[in-house]
Amino acid sequence: MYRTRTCGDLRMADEGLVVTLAGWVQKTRKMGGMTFVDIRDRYGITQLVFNQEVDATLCEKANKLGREYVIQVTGTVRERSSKNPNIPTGEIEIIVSELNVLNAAVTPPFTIEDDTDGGDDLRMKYRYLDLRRNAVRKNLELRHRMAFEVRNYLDKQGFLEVETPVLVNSTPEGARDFVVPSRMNPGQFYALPQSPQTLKQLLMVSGFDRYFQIVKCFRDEDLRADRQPEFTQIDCEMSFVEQEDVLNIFEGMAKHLFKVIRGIDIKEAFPRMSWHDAMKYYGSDKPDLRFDMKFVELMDIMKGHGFSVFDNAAYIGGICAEGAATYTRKQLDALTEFVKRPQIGAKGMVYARVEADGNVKSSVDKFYTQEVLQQMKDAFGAKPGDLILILSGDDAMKTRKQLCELRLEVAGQLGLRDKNKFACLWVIDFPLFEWSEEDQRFYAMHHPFTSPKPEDIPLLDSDTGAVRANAYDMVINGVEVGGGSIRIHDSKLQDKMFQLLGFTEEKAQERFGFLMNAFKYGAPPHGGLAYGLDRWVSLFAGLDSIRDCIAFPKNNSGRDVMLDAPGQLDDSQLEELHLTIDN
RNA sequence: GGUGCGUUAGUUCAGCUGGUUAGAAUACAUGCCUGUCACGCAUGGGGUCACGGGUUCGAGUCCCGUACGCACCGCCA
Repeated sequence: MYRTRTCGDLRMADEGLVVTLAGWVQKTRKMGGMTFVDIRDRYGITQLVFNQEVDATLCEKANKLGREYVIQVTGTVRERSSKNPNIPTGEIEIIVSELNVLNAAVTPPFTIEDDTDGGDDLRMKYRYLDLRRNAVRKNLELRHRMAFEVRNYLDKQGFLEVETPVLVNSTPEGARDFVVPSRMNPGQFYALPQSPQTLKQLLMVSGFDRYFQIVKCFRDEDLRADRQPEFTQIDCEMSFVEQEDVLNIFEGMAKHLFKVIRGIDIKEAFPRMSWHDAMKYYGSDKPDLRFDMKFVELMDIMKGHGFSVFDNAAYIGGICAEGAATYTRKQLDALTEFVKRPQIGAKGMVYARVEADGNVKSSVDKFYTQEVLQQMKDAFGAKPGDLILILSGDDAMKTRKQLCELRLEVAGQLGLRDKNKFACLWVIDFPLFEWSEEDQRFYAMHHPFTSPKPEDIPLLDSDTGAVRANAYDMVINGVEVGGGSIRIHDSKLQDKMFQLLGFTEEKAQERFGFLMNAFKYGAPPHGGLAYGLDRWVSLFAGLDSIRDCIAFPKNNSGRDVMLDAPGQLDDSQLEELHLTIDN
């Protein structure tokens, strides 16, 4: 037996026990005649003691141990004469009688400590060492507990976990596919699923009325801190449900996770906001509602007073930052620079302070009377000490997005984006279609199987862009943690959708014939939702990036720097796959 | 496809307006130290200043390009 206990569980109550531990050398402290060694496993750290006077040979052996050596020790648990209150095992230590080096180790490229000296790049290259660190290990433990609780909740609700294939067909819309050449079918390719969307709909046709799967999905698009090429979804689908049923089940799951994982008991229903309102008041389909700072539109008040920037604008809107009138000129200039960055693209920013006497002092005073500025102040409901920030532009949608960035930036500066505070929200009533200027055609905003709202079906031909979908996203703290829709189960309506999306009948049959044929054999009304597990975990762990809740993530360029993947194939492999590389 | 920032010791970084032998901390090694736990003290080794080109009497420092990393825009139904 390699060990009788772990390095994290010995306490005062175990005093006098003879135990065997195995683990890695965290650190050795040589004090002359005696040596302390911290031994670590994933459960914790325990102090080992070696004394020259008791056993000189053993002590000498301990002095030769290096960082990260794998050792096994046997000894007696004893109360420490000087205790360490910082670790759970800090009241005891092991008087070692036997030391066995199971494996030596070279010095790691960075220290295996909570506050490591390693940079991100190096940590990824030696990810197996990085995973020894508490900080990263805890994230994976959290991920495990969350996945476990998801299964627990869904099982109790009667959901069945069904695995769907990873080698499927390419889909014409949506993200780029990762593809896999088929050796047995020359010139043909599998695609890795962007989501098991159509497969889970087929499971509904099969009668599995409550399905879920914790499943890897793949999208070959550029990466971000919150986007990996392979990511994990909690994918769900239900039959004989309306939107309200789906929202209830998955709001319940969210509440369950908040309760058992974070100890937060959310009693009230999650607020709901239409996509239209989200865009109007927050300039985003995933507003962060940990703070208010709603947009106020100022076209009526601010236009026509001789300030040409505003007079020519298609949109003028602002936010009110409570108590931020103390912002210095330097801070305001920095904010102006922030919105003028090419990524945001505003031309400038107008600000106005509400002074102690209620007067408004703005950066465009020469164009506006105090009376107009007071009207503006009242539109925000601003109080003395508040700061009003205004953007304008000739494209209303773009300007709202810029104002959204400004809102988030200012809130961050004011400390309103607390990682331990959570604001959950359903965004509902998404548009069914999105117009692409570039391609001069409509695309499905969610996906082509999303059902229009029944009352909007008459608009499909007359006012296509105005049709709303039975689609919904869950947003927490400005992060889209999941989304879904009620699907089309009527093959005639599905035909109509494909037609509006510009598919010929042949193309639709070629790509989605399997689904449309299946629907002819009795498809139940159905709908579902997919949560992003990585985003949920990083939200609960308070991470800025989803990478640290994934054991082996890819870097910005989609590379695994540890495996050095992707790599090249041998000529023989290429030949088998009927591929040639075009240099 | 684009924008910004970065690349100097094993590691994290400093290095000003171009000018002696490129520094600090930490890690590592050696020695001392019997209650440390961020131990302490002393000594020591350790550098293709990412790569290529240019400007200059002289480049870690300025300019151009390339590669790589990070963040972001486009993209992500």
